[in-house]
Amino acid sequence: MYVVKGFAMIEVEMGATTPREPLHRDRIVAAALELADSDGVDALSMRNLARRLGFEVMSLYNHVANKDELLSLMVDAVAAEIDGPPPDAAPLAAIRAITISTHDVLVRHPWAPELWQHYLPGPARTRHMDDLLRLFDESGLAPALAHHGFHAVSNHVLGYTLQQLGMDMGGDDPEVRAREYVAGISEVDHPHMVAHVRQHIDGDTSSSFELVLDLILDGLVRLDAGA
Amino acid sequence: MYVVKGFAMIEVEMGATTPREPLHRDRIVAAALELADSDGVDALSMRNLARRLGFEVMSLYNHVANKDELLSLMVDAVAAEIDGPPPDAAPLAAIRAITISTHDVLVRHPWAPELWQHYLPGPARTRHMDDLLRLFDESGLAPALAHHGFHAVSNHVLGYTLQQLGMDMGGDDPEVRAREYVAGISEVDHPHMVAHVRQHIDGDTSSSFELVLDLILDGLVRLDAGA
DNA sequence: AGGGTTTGACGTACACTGTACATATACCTA
DNA sequence: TAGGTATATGTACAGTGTACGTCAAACCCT
Repeated sequence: MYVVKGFAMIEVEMGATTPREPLHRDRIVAAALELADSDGVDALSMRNLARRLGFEVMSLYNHVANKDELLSLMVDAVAAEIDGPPPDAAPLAAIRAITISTHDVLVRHPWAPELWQHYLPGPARTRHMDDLLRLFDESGLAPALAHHGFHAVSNHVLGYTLQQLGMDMGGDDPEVRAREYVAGISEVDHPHMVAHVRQHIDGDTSSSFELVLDLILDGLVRLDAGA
Repeated sequence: MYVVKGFAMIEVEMGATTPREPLHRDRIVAAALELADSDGVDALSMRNLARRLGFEVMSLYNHVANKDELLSLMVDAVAAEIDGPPPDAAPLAAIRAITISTHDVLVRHPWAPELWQHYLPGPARTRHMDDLLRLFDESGLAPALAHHGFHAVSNHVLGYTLQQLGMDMGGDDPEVRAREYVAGISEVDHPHMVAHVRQHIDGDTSSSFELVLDLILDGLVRLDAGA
């Protein structure tokens, strides 16, 4: 199969030619997502991406201003995967659901949390944030508390996911990394650290994501009631 | 001033030569910190760093395995700036103080939060984490709650700081960026988002860092008491 | 139908990155 | 004095993002 230059044809079967699917923004972003998901964001170079799509590098620049814009579009594509608020749920319950979905999505795209704050929100993330803010407004919390609550919840998702994924980053098995780490530090100097990592390795402490989320949400209501 | 090749001399004043300070790990890391603080972590290239130090690129590699190790050392140097626990404070108060100090330090080095989770903790960060874990152990909270509390607090610092610095990232004035962003979205589609950003621009909502921190800490003791 | 304009793909080229490798010199020890 | 070790330097290479110019195809308007 070869490419007729300048005409975007590929030869198929016995000489018959069909126009190959043209390059478009969405296809580029989708391919970039796949590549980042499977090989890591470090493996996402413009050349790499172009090769995977079957085009030359500079062709990408007809649809994307530069790599930064591409990354920004990728982040928004991830944001688009987040569930909207469940139709008939109380505001705080909806916030809870949205937040858990956000966490799920971010874990599916482990490269995304690092870039989450790096770019201005695109349409999908703007939509998502607006939903969340609306729910806080409708929650009955005092306006200032709603404002802080929005940040508290946002911080929690981002911070927790980054922390959770940080261990996976090295490429190796996270448990192996944890063991190597704990083997490299002195148990007499840092007994609590060693014990804590051992707990993680043994897996006898479940995920604290939802627990802390509820801690924050309950704390907000309680603060509001006390005021 | 010129460099006598292979002899590490610099000419000063009238031909007198003094041996220039030799290159050492700590000097390299310190210079890298300065460079990243002033010009951003993107401007930190090995060539750039070497030039600033007055050496050639490859000389750095006699003291640092590769750029990744350098970045990891930089993160730990930042961790070393965090205050230890105040000598005679109750555990939870000490946790509060440490956490606020962590936030201060991270803000001083805006490039650091992005790398915070990227590398295994070095000695300073290990020390810091061990302190924090010890304080949670001594806090009287149930072990499982202490475990979760440690993560909740860690997530909060990281998430909040990232969020706070995200706006500054673009290099431009964050207020200008915020205005541009809000000008680019539809107020009828996203009224809550627009209102929220306006609140930030007008600065009439104070930092929620300590508020949410207390929310978490208070929530932990309350959960513990209820159990 | 024909000519002008616009579009998208391609190729070349450049500055810059991290770093492997070889060399050269200084210092220390036997 | 000889030899090994540590450090600084120089050269070189593969890979990066992307500016710029070329060119054929597609579209549009007479």
